Order: sequence, then C-alpha cells, then structure tokens
Amino acid sequence: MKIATFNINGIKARAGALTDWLDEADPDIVLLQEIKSVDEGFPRELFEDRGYDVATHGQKSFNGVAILSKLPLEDVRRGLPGDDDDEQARWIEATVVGERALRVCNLYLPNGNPAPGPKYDYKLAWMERLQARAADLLTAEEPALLAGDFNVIPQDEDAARPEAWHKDALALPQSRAAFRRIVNLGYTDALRARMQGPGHYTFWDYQAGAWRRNDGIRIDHILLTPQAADRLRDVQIDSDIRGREKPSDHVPVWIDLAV
DNA sequence: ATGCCTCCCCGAGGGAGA
Repeated sequence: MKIATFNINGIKARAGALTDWLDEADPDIVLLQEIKSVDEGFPRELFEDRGYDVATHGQKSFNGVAILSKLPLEDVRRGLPGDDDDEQARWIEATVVGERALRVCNLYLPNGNPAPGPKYDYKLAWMERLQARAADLLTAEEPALLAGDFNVIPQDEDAARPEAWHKDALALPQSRAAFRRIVNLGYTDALRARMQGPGHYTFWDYQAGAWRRNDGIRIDHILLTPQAADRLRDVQIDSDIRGREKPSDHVPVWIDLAV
C-alpha cells in the first residue's frame, strides 16, 4: 500500500499538478496539507472520479487538510484533541481498512515564526497536544502513522544550509526537542529508516532560486508505529515535480507498507 | 534581508508562509 503526504499550497492553484502526479504515482492514500479551502470548495469529484474516497477538514483561506483513499475511510475525526478553542484546521485522522486496519493521522503543524512570540507559543503548545495524541495512538499496538508537514527540521543534516535556520522556528532547539520527544515515544521516522545523510529535502523556497541551487530542507515526515514500521517496504521523495510548472513549494513523500 | 515568490481573498494590496 502506497501512502503519500503532500503539502500542496492551495488546492485551487494546484488541482492540475496534483491530478498529474496522482495519475503517475498512483498512491493508495494521500494526506494533503494547506488545501486553503473550505470543505464545500474542495474539488472532491476530481478525486472521486479517480476512485478515491475523500475526507476534508478545511477553513477559509488558510491551512486545511484532506485525505484521499482508494479504500473506504472509516471513523474520520477532525481537529487535534486538547484545545476546543483551536479553530485552525490542521488535523484529520481516519482508519483505512484493507487486509488489516491502518490508522492514518494527517497533520499540518504550525510554522511558529516569528520566534519568540505568540505564534511560536502556539506551535509548541500544538506539539504538546500532538505528543499526547501520539502516545495514545501507540497504546493500540496496531499499524498507524503520523504524517504531514511537521514544520520541523529535525537535525542539521536535514537542511542544505543549517546555519541559516538556527534561529528559525523550524529548527530552534525547543522545536527539535519537541519533535524528538514524539519520535522517542516509539515511532520510526520512515525516511531515516531507509536513507541516511544529507540531501533528502522535501521543501524548497520559491525565492532566490532555492530549487535551482538545491537549497532545501526536510520538514515533511512520516512517523510509524512499531507495527507499521515492521511492514515498511520502501520510502521515496518525489522531488522531481518541484521543477515543473506552477509547483507547490513542497513535494510528495511516500512509503510502501505491506498492509 | 524586517523576504528575493506565491498563495489566499474576489479584483487591491496585505497577510501568511518557511
């Protein structure tokens, strides 16, 4: 089963680029972030026509997440638990039932800049709630994953120019420590299970020729429970599509799971 | 670089992103 995460930076601006990639890559499950659309504005028929079940959690203009799945989505839950006053659409989870059940959690973690400040406080608070949900998810001892745009550069090797990010919310020690605490609960960073060393990036800024200079960072991650990690067959970053017309600034990351 | 692009809104230029 091929499962991808992709921050598309606006579904309206990216519908063509996304369907092109879907037709080529043929993923079974896609976790989308930054749809920047309300649920009613999401072009679900584009994906239903391709055989996907669609679940969205959108809001006007900003954020927004969605799940596409070739197998039926069950028990869909929207919003990260832990703060009923949080109105930002950054979390959707569902169960996909194939030969066995897989719980997929799709997240768009707050950017947090400028740091310090209220946006950074929100990021760190959100990560505490994420840690609580991540801990909960492990107790089921089932195949499950947390995937999406984490907006965290886990280590210096995950940036082409690490020194440029040291005071940024994506790489500050508190951000990295919060990410590490979640992984250390017992998750496997799927990419790092298969690939070591620098040069594995998922985001290149639109500005200053970042793509041309390969000035990238790795901030889109797939974290696996032990039961999912045992079934990991492959991991890839589809970086080539960053060079196409009207690309997102992120590219898809996908895994192949034997489920 | 306190921002070199690009998105959103619905039609101007400002907020947000990373």
